[in-house]
Amino acid sequence: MLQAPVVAELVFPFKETNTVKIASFNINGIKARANALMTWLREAQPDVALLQEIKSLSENFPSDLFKDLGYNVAVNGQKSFNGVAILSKLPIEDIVTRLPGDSEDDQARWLEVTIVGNQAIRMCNLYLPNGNPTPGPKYDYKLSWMRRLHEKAKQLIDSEIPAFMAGDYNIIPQAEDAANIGAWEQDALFLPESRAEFRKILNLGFTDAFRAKHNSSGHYSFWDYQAGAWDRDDGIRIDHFLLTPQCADLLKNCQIDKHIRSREKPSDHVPIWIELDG
DNA sequence: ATGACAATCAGAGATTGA
Repeated sequence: MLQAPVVAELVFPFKETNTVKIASFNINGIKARANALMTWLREAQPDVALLQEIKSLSENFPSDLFKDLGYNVAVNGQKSFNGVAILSKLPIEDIVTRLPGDSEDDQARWLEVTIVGNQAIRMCNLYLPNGNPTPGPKYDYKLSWMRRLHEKAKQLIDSEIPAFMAGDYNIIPQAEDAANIGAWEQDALFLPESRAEFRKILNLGFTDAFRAKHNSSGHYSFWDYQAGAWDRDDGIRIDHFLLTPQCADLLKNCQIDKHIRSREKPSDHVPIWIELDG
């Protein structure tokens, strides 16, 4: 009698489909959004969730809620504002909490980790400064932050590894990424200088995952709470996944979970997610 | 030009966001 090969009995810690689902979600406050976030995690079942604007000290982030759902947790928080976190069903390694280039910058906007599934993927979770009002110190901070991001992006490209930088970029890349672009022409999210810095990063060789999979206009990731923006579908696409070539080669899918915006007590952003091979 | 709306910290209303 032939025996089954031993390899067939190995149990792998990832899904049978051999894809990894990674989502990015600006939750606009973990205290106000914990329940909605749990509901979405149970439904969407991301392997990794990159969260922005947790608006919480790291020690006050309710990590146990997510550990109970099977997630490892890494947090880079601060009091009241900003703050990023990563939930991962796969092991989290080599955590970095600062974007290089300015030792004086103490705003919690960066969380970089390695997630090891079939292969290691370097994942950078970012919350890029809004920059309004313009001109002024907040806009200067946004542009200098983007120049630091460009330096980091160059290093990722040079590393030739599967990696991405994802999160709330606070950048409307093109006119077709807004329902009413005229309202944004003087805004830090769409000013030519902002978009030029974004293009400089793309031009290093990054792929905008959403645009790799969708050509049409009318896809948004943010709708303002004010003036009935959601009811009028007056949105903008400002949450992005930028993939290195080695990561873009793994891209299977990219979608925006638009329906989340119509729920009770929603964030003003909705999740965007990718699926990668392996 | 302003506010509209929401979250946080604090315990009222200012600050921040986009």
